[in-house]
Amino acid sequence: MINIKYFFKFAADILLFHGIFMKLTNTSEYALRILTYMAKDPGQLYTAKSLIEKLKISDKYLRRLMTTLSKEGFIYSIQGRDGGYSFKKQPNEIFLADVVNAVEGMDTYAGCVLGFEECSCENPCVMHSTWVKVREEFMSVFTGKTLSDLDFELAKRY
Amino acid sequence: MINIKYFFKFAADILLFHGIFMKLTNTSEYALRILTYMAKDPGQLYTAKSLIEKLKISDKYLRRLMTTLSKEGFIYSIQGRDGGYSFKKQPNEIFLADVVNAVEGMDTYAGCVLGFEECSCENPCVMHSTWVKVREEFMSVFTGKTLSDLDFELAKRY
DNA sequence: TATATATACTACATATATGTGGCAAATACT
DNA sequence: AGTATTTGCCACATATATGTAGTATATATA
Ligand code: SF4
Ligand code: SF4
Repeated sequence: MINIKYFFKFAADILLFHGIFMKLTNTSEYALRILTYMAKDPGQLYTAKSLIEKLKISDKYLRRLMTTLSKEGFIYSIQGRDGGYSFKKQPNEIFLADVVNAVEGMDTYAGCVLGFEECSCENPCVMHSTWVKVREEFMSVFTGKTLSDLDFELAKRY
Repeated sequence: MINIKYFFKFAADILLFHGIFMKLTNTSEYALRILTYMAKDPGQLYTAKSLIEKLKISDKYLRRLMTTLSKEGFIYSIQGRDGGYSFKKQPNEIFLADVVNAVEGMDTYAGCVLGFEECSCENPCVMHSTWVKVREEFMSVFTGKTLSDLDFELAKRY
């Protein structure tokens, strides 16, 4: 017999943790979605217009972001008629960490889960021992995976 | 022989991922720091003043947050002289997820890492297969650990 | 050179999170 | 009752992220 009250509590937790914390800023999301989408067919030249239509990202915001990604050296931008964007760095040389680092001010994120600036195993907060494993899993994905390591066969959306 | 350029790149990644993404909002941080600090000695009555001094959190912001935590049923608030806050729910009944859920609008977080609203294994994004494991580790900590499950012996800071 | 089609840039507009000031209300003590 | 101490509330101030408008610049083609 299922206790309805706790079922809903549990369901709410699942919904909550499906997203909470694990969600990047819009800007990082956009950057990753754009670059992973481009990485599916890395040789192509992509116009802002085509990316906007495909990825449903706000026009001017995407364009600004593309300029950032260009200045950061991930892509070329070709101005004028028949212009667009294509990879400068190879997708297998672009780590997920690099992308996020490029579009967000790294200095914004000085601390860990509980916001302390100077953290170490020698000066731990109360969550440290429970948190370390998650943090390392997380780090290994974002520092270890490149744009070309992702599962393009599986993906049904960008 | 160490390649200096890559050493610095690596160091930057470590710094980056020490914080990035894994950092909660200030509000959630505060809530967790306050409640974990109180959970170290759960029977005590804590004044806002003492919490502000100990945890270095902005006066009015902390007070507002305490009212929220009170309304959400985690703590009692006792007004007037000799007033303060103490636990209403037992710390071992308060999951980390509950705290974050209470102080942040859950509706803000509708999606997962790439921001999609309707996600499932049947409709995955390009990161899904690499991301699922991290997400589950993460979920198990926040839905599985209560305030009293944390390592109070180890902790040197709140 | 004129035109169509691109990206680049700057400034402003809006939304949200975070922080602050001032005063009201509650309670214990004298 | 009066005072000191404490929480509660509301409105505004500030910082940051996000989104929008308008214009300038670059390039291929006719
Ligand atoms: S979990 Fe560890 S690294 Fe993160 S804030 Fe706490 S002490 Fe610092
Ligand atoms: S990783 Fe999976 S659950 Fe997360 S956004 Fe991608 S498809 Fe959705």
